[in-house]
Amino acid sequence: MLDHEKPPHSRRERRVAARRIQILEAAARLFAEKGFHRTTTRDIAETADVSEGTLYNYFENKEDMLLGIMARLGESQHLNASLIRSLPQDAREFLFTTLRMRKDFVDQNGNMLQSVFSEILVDPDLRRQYYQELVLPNFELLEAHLQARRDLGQIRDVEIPMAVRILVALTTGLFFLDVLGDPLVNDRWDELAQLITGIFFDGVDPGA
Amino acid sequence: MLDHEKPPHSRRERRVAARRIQILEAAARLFAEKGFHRTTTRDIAETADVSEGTLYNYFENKEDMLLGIMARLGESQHLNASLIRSLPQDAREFLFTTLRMRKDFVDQNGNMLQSVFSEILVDPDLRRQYYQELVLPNFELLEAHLQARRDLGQIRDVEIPMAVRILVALTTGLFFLDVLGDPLVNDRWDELAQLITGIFFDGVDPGA
Amino acid sequence: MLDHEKPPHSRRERRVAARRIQILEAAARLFAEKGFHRTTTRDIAETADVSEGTLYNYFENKEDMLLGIMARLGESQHLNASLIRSLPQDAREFLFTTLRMRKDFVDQNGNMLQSVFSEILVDPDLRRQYYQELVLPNFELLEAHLQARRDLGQIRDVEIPMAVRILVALTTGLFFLDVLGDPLVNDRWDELAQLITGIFFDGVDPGA
Amino acid sequence: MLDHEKPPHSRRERRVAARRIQILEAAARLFAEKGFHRTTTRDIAETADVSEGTLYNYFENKEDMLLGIMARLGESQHLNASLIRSLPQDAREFLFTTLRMRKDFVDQNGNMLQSVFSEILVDPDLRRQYYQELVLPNFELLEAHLQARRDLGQIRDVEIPMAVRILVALTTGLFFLDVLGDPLVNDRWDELAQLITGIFFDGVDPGA
DNA sequence: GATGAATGAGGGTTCATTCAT
DNA sequence: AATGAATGAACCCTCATTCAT
Repeated sequence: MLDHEKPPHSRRERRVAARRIQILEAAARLFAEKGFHRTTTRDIAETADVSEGTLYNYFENKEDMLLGIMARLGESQHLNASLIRSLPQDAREFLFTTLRMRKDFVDQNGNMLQSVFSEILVDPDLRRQYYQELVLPNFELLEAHLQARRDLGQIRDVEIPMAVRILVALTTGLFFLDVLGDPLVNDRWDELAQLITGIFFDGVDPGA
Repeated sequence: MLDHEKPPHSRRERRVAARRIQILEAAARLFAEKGFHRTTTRDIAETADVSEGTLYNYFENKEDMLLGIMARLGESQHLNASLIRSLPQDAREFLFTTLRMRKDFVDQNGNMLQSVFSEILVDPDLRRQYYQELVLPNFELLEAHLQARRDLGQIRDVEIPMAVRILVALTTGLFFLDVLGDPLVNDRWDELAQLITGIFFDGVDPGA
Repeated sequence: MLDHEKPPHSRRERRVAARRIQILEAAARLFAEKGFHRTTTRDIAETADVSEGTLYNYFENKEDMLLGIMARLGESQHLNASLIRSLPQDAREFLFTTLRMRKDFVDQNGNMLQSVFSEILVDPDLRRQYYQELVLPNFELLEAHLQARRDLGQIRDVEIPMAVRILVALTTGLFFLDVLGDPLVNDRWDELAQLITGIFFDGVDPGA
Repeated sequence: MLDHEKPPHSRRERRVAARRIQILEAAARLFAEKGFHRTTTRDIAETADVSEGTLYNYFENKEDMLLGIMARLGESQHLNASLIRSLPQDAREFLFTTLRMRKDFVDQNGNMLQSVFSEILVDPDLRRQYYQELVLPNFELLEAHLQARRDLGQIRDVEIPMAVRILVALTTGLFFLDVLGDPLVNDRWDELAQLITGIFFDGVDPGA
């Protein structure tokens, strides 16, 4: 289970939490830059400006740091979810804004996403955990939203779970193209979001 | 019969090519199962049923096997491209069939895709090469196609390059969800393809 | 440049220096016994009573140990040089004593000499470094000495640089015969030194 | 009864011998350039322009090539020995000419000498064999010579075996300096030989 | 004899982890 | 808690040798 850490209270707890973050941030950056396996604990220690030994006062082992990163991703997503709830009523505007927020999220958490995605693809255990704790909750959130909007008549009667997969797949894939450095995705996100919104609601059929 | 200086495929060349494939297939499977770095050359040798030394008669080093896998992916994609050209005239049917073929492609090349994607996320050099040699050509192919269909009036006037990014992002993201084991993506691909086609052409706006 | 290490001050520095020497002594012994290449890092670790990993906390790689050995040889020679300066005024006595000291030097540093000589013969880079940092300084020292003695009229007017080459060649060659186990060189060094001194000053011409 | 040690070589035998030499020459060159251990059988095969497999039709293993080189050195030395016997009567001239011949020998056999010396220093077995088969015979030859000259009154009454060690040590050491690239030894051998002769017979004592 | 692909033992080196200070 | 030296298992790769063709 991911630790949805409770807010720390004592000064000591806060210091500990801060140190964990300091280490995870270093780790995430390095994992994203050269991968989990090519990153040595020495690298992490140097980047985090602590000794190698200290790492092990905060994490069981290197793998545990990746789990820590995933947990932080979970928290970030959680925060994001709350934001989503306060979004515009208008359906198109909602989608567009969601897509913009997604960009912000990626900009904030790109390193963590890259680190984790890379390993997820080749580590069944991590994959399971990621799916359970990050993907499914997200699916549920989005399904509830779309359901509500469908009930409001804002979208037509499509199979919601599938529509959610489509949306998530789309943003996930765009993240990948972003990492790949594709200029259209890197630099023209808003237009892209506009187009997606347009297609998603109106389709590309010239007929209408 | 005399040896032609450069017979397109001498017996020796064919044997070498077969051996390379035998090794790459083993490597791709293992890379997908446990990742490039967790896979040892001994693993590969055993799975490919050759000695470790033999690996190095066919590849410079382990990294080179990953490049070999990427090259095979490129060839597969190339073959796929030809298929795409012979697809139905009807635009919706075209999209639907393309999506089905994509599933076949993934089923055929899933190991290679997973292996390569995992590393691409954390290896800038590999990333660049992948983008240049696999992504861009694919973009161009699709752009030409959509362009043609737009010229035929089959789709309305959207910015083609962006539309292509959206389609590729969608299939890429669906591959991720497939790897993650999401049942809807794993088991109900055809319905998903139907829905995608529906949304893509008609949108979800209940209005019309 | 060889590190003519400054005397270490802190306790830690001393411990590090001691460890380096402990390793180099093990390495030199093994290199002399079975050669640089036939000696494994495992051998060295066991003989030095540390783990293989520890070797690499003190040396970049195995080659670097050989350089470390050469550096120690340089220091030994340096110490020797100071001794030479305080030697007898009488020219014959000087030569004789120098030859005796040479034997001591070889007894002390035989392992290191063997290790290094063996590789020098077949490694151009090492050869260059050895010549620059160990041979040339020695030549200069000896040339200055002989020059002084010639100016004092203790020896006749011969071309000093050449005479130095002859002396160094002689002692080097004797080291080689010593390694070969020749009994006359192994066991009767003092008589040999006497004879050398005799020939060097008086020649073998029966005429006089 | 006469042993027909040297039956007329068949064409086949001559071809075999030539091939052996071709391989040994390649090996010696490479051994001298980068050492026995850094030279691969593949290197040797390429340089000798045969396949790796072929090497093993002519030599038991790589070590055996080094023995082969040593054997050739022995033959070369043997030839040299005959030459020495036909040298001038005059003692000084004899020494001078011997030294010049030594230079020729080194120029001819430098690669082999380097190869063998390097290993001799760190391989006790090889060392023993070299000493027995190459050094001792040479000592005996020289001792006989000097003995004869002493009996003729050409040199004074020194302990001949020791004098021989001195001479051999000197030439051996000069070979080292030659390998080291010392310009005086590389380029001014004749003057050096002159000086050696001068010192050896007359000494450096200015006394007379 | 000649070839060169296949072999697999072995070696140098790395690096996550531990633990005494 | 923090440190960083020590550890040794594990890995990638090399290369001498073999053997089927």
